[in-house]
Amino acid sequence: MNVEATLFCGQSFSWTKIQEETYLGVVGDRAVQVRQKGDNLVIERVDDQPLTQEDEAFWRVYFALDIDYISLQNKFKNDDKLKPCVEFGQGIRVLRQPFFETLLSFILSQNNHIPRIAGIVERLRAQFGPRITDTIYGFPKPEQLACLEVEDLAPLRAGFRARYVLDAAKKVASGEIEEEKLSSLPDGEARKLLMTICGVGPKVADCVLLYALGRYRVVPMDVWMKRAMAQLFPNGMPPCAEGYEGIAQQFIFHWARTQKTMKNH
DNA sequence: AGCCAGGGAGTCG
DNA sequence: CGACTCCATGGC
Repeated sequence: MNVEATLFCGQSFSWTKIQEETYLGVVGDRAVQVRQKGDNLVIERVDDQPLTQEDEAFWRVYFALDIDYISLQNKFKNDDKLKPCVEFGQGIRVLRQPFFETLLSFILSQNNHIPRIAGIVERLRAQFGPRITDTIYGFPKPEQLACLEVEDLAPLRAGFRARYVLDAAKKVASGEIEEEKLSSLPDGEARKLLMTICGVGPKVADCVLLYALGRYRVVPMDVWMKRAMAQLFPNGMPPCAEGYEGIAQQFIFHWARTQKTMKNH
């Protein structure tokens, strides 16, 4: 597992690097330090309490430890174009993040860059989330945001996205949008339902499906991905990615985003 | 100063 | 449908 690439390849905005191979993350109401140790990761709670069984189950889901990435990567390497992307991003895993915070994070991501998205998410937690330590706050529940007005979100400096955040919170809090309902629907239908939220278009919906609901066939297409796909896979994802196109996408995205020279096309 | 950032809504044709 | 503008903020 490549912890750093996994945490900073644009699928999550709730981690910070605190020292070499050590990262601080807040997910839901859990704050942990994660360390890369060889090929493995070591997780410690910031309150120095031992991980409970519930914690372990949670992080197992979060890091998708049930998925065999070794064989998945080997499968991807059967394609000559996909192979260098996989080798470049060896050990990247697609996370399975909590639904509501993934939804809000990617609503905030539109026409925005990663460091600033992380900043807004951090202020959102600090302002409205449950206190974990003096300086660390968890992610607020939909109900805690649903009753707010746009002016209340001013300190976040989220700009025009503030009203989108509130619409999402209201629709989730009211049950109009339900994670279980989304899970019961096929990709296309789930996507449509998500897009009834103001501020959720195809790209944001796909990010939620892939990064929160584990829909591994879904491929979110931003400018970088479109560019990379046009250059590498004009006929679509290679057959060896069948069923896991979204995971293949993550390797391609990470590769494309770091190839600054591609900007000249 | 101007451009861009893991887009989407609103409008016009 | 497609194209086009605006959206609010901050970093470079």
